[in-house]
Amino acid sequence: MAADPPGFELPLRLFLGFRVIIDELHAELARQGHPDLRPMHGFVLQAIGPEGTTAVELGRRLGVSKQAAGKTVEALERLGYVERGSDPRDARRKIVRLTGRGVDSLVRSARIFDDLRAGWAKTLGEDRLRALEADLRAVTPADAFRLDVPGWFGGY
Amino acid sequence: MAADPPGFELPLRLFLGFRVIIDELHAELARQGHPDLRPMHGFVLQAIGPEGTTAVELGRRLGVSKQAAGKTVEALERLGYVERGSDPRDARRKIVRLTGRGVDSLVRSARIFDDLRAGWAKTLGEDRLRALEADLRAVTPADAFRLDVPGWFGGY
DNA sequence: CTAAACTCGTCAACAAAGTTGTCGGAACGG
DNA sequence: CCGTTCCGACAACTTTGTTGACGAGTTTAG
Repeated sequence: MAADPPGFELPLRLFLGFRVIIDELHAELARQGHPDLRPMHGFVLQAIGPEGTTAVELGRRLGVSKQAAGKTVEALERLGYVERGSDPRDARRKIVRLTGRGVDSLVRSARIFDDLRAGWAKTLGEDRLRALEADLRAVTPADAFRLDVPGWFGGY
Repeated sequence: MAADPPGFELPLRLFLGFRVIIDELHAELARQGHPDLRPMHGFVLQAIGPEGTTAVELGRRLGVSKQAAGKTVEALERLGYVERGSDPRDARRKIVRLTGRGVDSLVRSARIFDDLRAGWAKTLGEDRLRALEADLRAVTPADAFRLDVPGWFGGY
């Protein structure tokens, strides 16, 4: 009988799968008028949500400091995906909101993700893809996504 | 019948799976005497290999510039995982080699990865884990690992 | 055999994203 | 009403990446 695959292949494949999807998403997003969006930005825009949020709250959701969240918002503002306004009910808060362009990128992303999933379903079969998703759900936390990838990966 | 899961869940789970494994690997590595190793370092040490290599070649393998590879080597050298020597047959080249400590970290990593995989096998069953690995192989390139994650994810 | 072309490592300048620490203004609560 | 807490901003720094330039060593073409 065959030996077990070496343990290091699993994380490699997981990451490669993630990267393949994200790369294809952004290639398609670039074709659809969003060439400046980086992988991280999609997660940030998602974390901001339709209601808008503040830098501190955003930092909490993403698992990074409020300063880091502030810098990212600044970059996204330069690109035209979010805008900052003041809260009439609390002069301390500045609310970050998605612009029309920001919402558009999110809507397109959702459709592209669905298309990419359909591509996997065609290769693997819907049944096995569902099994794969179920298995991954069984071994990963339900937790929110952490955005501190550069620091996490690269090290501090 | 149930609707398809939204497409964005798949990449999320893939990344979460990757992150769970890598986090557990490094927690265990820290317990076993390697608290300073960061996720990236393991891939770099693996890319250096038992034969050693040069900064330029390392950069090629990792998909980053030779300067970036050189800086990473420098950091790994400070931590005692690699050492640099000269090539008697080509005075331009400086060969980066693993130290005993570097090799030790790789050996331990391999065993920990196997243990973590065994944990997944216990949760999912060996059959489904093998199916998961086979499916991931079917949808990911056979390519080498790219180390430019911070830049890739964060954006340039 | 020499001269051009390429390769390797390093230095310098810069960008992006993260960290901690500090601080002033605004809101809240005893 | 005054102290505490919360928010946003600024500053200084670290890490890791990027180009561009350059000197030294090796290869190759003429």
